[in-house]
Amino acid sequence: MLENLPKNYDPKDFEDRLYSFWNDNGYFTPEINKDKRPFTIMMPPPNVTGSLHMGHALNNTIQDILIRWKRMEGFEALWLPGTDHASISTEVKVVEKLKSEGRSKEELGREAFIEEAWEWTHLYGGTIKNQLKKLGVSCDWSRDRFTLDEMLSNAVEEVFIRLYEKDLIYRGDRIINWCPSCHTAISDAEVDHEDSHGHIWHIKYPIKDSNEGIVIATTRPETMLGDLAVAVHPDDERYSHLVGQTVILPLVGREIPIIADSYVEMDFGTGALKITPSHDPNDFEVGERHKLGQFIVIDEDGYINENGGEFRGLERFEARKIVAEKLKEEGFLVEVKEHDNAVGHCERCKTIIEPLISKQWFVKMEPLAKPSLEAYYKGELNFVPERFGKIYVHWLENIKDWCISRQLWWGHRLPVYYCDECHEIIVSKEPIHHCTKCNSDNIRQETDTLDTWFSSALWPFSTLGWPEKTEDLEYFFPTDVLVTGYDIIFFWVIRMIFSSIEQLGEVPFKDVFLTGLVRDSQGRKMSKSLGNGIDPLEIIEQYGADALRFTLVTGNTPGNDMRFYTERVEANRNFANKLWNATRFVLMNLDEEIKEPSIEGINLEDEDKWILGRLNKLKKEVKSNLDKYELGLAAQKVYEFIWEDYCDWYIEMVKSRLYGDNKGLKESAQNVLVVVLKDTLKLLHPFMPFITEEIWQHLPGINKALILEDWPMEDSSMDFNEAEKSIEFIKSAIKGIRNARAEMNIVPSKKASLIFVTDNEDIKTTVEKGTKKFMTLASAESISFKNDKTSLGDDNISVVLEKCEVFIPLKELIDFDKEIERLEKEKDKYLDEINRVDNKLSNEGFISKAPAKLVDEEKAKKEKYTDMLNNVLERLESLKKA
RNA sequence: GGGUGGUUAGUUCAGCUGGUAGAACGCUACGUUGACAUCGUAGAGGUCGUUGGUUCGAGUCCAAUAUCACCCACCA
Repeated sequence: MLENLPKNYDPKDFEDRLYSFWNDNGYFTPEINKDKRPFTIMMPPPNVTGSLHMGHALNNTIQDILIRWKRMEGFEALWLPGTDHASISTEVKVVEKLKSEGRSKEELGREAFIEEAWEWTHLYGGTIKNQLKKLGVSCDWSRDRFTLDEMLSNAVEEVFIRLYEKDLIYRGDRIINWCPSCHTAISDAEVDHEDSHGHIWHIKYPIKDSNEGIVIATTRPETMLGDLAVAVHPDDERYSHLVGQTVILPLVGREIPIIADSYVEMDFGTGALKITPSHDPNDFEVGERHKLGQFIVIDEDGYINENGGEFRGLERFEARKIVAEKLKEEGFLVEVKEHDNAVGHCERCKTIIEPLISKQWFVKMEPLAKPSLEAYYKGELNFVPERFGKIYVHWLENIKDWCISRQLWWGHRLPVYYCDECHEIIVSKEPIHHCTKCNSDNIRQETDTLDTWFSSALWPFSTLGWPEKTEDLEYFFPTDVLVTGYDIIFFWVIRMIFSSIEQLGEVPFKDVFLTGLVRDSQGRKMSKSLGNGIDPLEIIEQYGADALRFTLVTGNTPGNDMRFYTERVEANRNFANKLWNATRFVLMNLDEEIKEPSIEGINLEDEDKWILGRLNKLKKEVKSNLDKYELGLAAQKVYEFIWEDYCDWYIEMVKSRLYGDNKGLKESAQNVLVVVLKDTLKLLHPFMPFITEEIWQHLPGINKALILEDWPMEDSSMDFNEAEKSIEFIKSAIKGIRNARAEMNIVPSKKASLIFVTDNEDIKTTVEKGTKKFMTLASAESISFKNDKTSLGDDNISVVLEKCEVFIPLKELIDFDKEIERLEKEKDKYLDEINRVDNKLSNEGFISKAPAKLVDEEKAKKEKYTDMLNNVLERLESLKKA
């Protein structure tokens, strides 16, 4: 066994091997077993052509921890992986690729373009899956899904048709966000608003048959070409006499009315607002109210169209400049001011959005939002952390209809057919060749595809075969928890919830665990353009997946952003190395005849009971933390247990037994060492799956893989209070002795005689039992006892403990000043403590209102510290006399 | 204009239901004892952004304020 564990931990030796071992044996694939409970997580599908970044690494690590833990707890744990076709972003990439080859989407035509996109998908798709495997994700690859799979596409069409038939999907001419670069409509959620420096122009519109004019304010003078009215507030006395009159639009000469509408803010700008229904969402609504009609002046490429008269053909920002200049020349421009406002940008390509009137498909949101809100209020949804619930509510309460049609080719084509004879609209999964109404064969299919989030919204059930009543769907749905970044609550989380409620009548998951963003060490968002992204694969290559996983899950808290420090990965790699070497130690000192290590029928020493008690407490706490999604706290506790309790203390305390010649003591130590290590590996496994599995398989008495083991449960028979107390006393005595010796610059290797001065029998017994420990851990040469210290001379170091004092005689001349200095420090420490306790105890309110237990504790502390202080004072007095 | 989060050791962050402030990294001193120098032992370092309030007691609850970050939003 031992020869298989090299001296240094090198994850590259086994991570890939173990991943294949698990995966090839089908350990990631659950069975449909009605006698066991399922636990399901749907992996947020990464973009099929994407590559792994730290955000993926973070949320997949969290999912893997949860799924491995639940699997060990005995659930049939399904973690379903997959990828997303990511319509717009993939299409943009393929278009770019074509462009670099001197080709274009248009010249290729739809079918050939989709071929190209599939090729691209096959070429770059799947790399992210291999990258995920490096991380150790235990997801069920036999159920791997892709949003454009036949099964999932079927679900998409089914939902579309159902919603259409319920009048929850409609088609209409509405003002939408148009990206002139991607050449498609996008939804509100896909628009990023960024503050930008700009100007506000005050323009005077002359009033017909009058010398008067009305001054309007605008940030987009070029849109005046499409003005259909000037609006003022109904209560605005400055303008009330003008309402109903006509204005002559400068430059173009068109006549438009002055209307009153309460949308106008009287105290902003001039209080008069130009209305351009075709190019501004608010103006659109005003236009609807006043039946102004439409007048489109900007086309889908962002150029002024034929309605723009002499400005026709100008690019929109060029037009802005020229229109403004022209207005100035002709004397209509009153003033130009600096002005900041939020401008909408395409989330994908950063182009400034152009609001346009366009015929698009929409999902009617209000009827869908309502049940989603109710589900939340009924407590069917639980956000971790809770505060995201508010964001969910706010969005749903202010929701607008969802524009789902995209003028793209890569994606799910709408199952919609138009009859050009009778203008019937037919929705159908099957291709339609004859109109169902007039039987004409003058039929064409809608060319638009669906928003990529339309298919992702169905992910929790489309992946399980819905609308078919599959066994998978029956058993694994609804899922248990969704783990994703808070940045896609609006895009994805909410849409999954309302889709699931609408189609299946229940929420798709109960818990929503939201992770923060992983930032660079300076707190900046990692991005390609900044070039500050840290590649998870490089980190894995250098430090191993376990170290990366541990880093991502500790030291941060759900929903909060974290900074990524390579130094932390290094520290966690060191932790893995520590565990590795602790195991080597255990195996090195394990007798061959111990085949099935166990603590059954074994005489446990105090230190054994102590470590078993600590382990038991750890099991309890880890379980409690995991139940509350406090993964970082759980991981931290396992870390501390291994490094401090197990390595620094237990192993050190047990060495004298292992090296000694008492066979019984030796064997019991060997058994306890292995038993504790095994349970610890189980507890650590979800966090560090590779190293724990590797070590596990080198231990004796193993009959199955760690990944399949049972989760260790708390056992109250493993609490040993007395033993714990004695070991804690011994620990504090050893620390005190080491401390004093270090302060006095006594070389650690130099052995010392220890004289314990105490009249407390329990302490005497404890110390006697712990003699070996003092020998090895406190470099003791001998141990003796005295009932009082009167006979002891001055050339000693004195270590004050509770109910006990330890004297260390010095062979050389003691540096009295230094010892006095050290004891003075001790004295101050106890004085501070006593002072603090006194303050509390002399507080009438504390005595009467604090719990009695607490008051007693404080009284006991006072007694203890006073006692210790007195010892220090006596010692000081004695030294000062000498 | 609304809303949320952060502000705790030199740095990055934990700190669950209020009861003597923790970790990691870094730093200082010492140490090649037969698991580990990817290590060990000991140590230094914090009036928990500010001001009030509730309480016997507040990093922890409440209010205000400063500052940074983010999200939402139709003031042209």
